[in-house]
Amino acid sequence: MENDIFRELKYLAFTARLKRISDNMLYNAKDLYKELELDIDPNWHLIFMMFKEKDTLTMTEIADAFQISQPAVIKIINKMKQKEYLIFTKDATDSRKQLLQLSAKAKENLPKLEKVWEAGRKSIMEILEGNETILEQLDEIENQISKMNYKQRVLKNLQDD
Amino acid sequence: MENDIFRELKYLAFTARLKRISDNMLYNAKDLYKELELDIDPNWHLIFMMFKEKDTLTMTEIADAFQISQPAVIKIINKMKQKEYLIFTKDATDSRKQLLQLSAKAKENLPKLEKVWEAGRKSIMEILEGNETILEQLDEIENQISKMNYKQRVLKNLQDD
DNA sequence: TATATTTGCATAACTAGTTAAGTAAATTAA
DNA sequence: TTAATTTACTTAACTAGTTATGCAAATATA
Repeated sequence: MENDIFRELKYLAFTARLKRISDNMLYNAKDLYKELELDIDPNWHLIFMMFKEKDTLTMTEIADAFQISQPAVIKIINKMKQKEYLIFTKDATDSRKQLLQLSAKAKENLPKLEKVWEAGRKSIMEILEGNETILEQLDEIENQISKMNYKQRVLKNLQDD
Repeated sequence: MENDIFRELKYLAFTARLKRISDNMLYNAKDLYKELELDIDPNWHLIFMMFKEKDTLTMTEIADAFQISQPAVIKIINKMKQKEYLIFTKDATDSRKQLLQLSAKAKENLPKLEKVWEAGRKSIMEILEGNETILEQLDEIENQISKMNYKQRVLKNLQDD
């Protein structure tokens, strides 16, 4: 590990390091669910969390909240439907909309799933121990990117020569 | 942005936030290279950096340094070869090994590419301004994960109930 | 009220990673 | 010195995201 090129490169490898960590956590989570014989995907817990606050959601609401593309949401949601965790109904007043709700199966499984997610939350707390300010730093970073994104900044910095 | 579920969820959404940021940067970088009409991929600059220290590399050396899988390295390297940025030769003493070297085309293009990477480095510095300690925090986080990974921690925390 | 624009969802093709499984060469051990 | 193991690379199938494009319904506008 001492000879880790990512650490040497500092700023230049920042994105690659975020990717390396998030990929590692993602594949760990997939592996975990497999071992626990749970037929769910790692990103579903965020969807479940949204349903805690509102029992009916649309694709667009989820895409907005997660800031991912609509096609990405459609894939996640269709898989949840296929595995019978969600029910789709057409909106009576706007037939373009798919109204999404948790199924009975989802609600039945919720207590078991919440135990796993709580253990996950604790695990992240352990991993971040002593470095909790990273969460506020991520806020700040996303804030900076929303003001001017990476591409725009590079183009600006190229001109400044 | 005030209503961002990821920020509310704190620890539970940590991984998703890392992914969101790194994906955003990745697609920005791809878009940037396209606009600048450079036929290179965002992750190539790390490979080029490795060639600064050693002019001949193998697939395995790259996989170890980046901590990504061999198949991932093969894909990156084959594309660099296909675009004529790399030359492959078989190791004379160990015919399993592919020796990789930068091509003449790569060396010619290097000054132009390095300008872009330097502007990229500056851009990351801007984005991280005031939050530079995130780099050490990422070190610490990777260190924690290497001691006990996410999956192992969740399994442990599930037992502790 | 006909037309133009916007919104919500869907599909296709692509990308950068993964795991699983396999082959051939090199090395180690009986 | 044969057999077993390890190493270096490869291929196939999968995953979770992206952009580009399209369509139909709803809304705004002339």
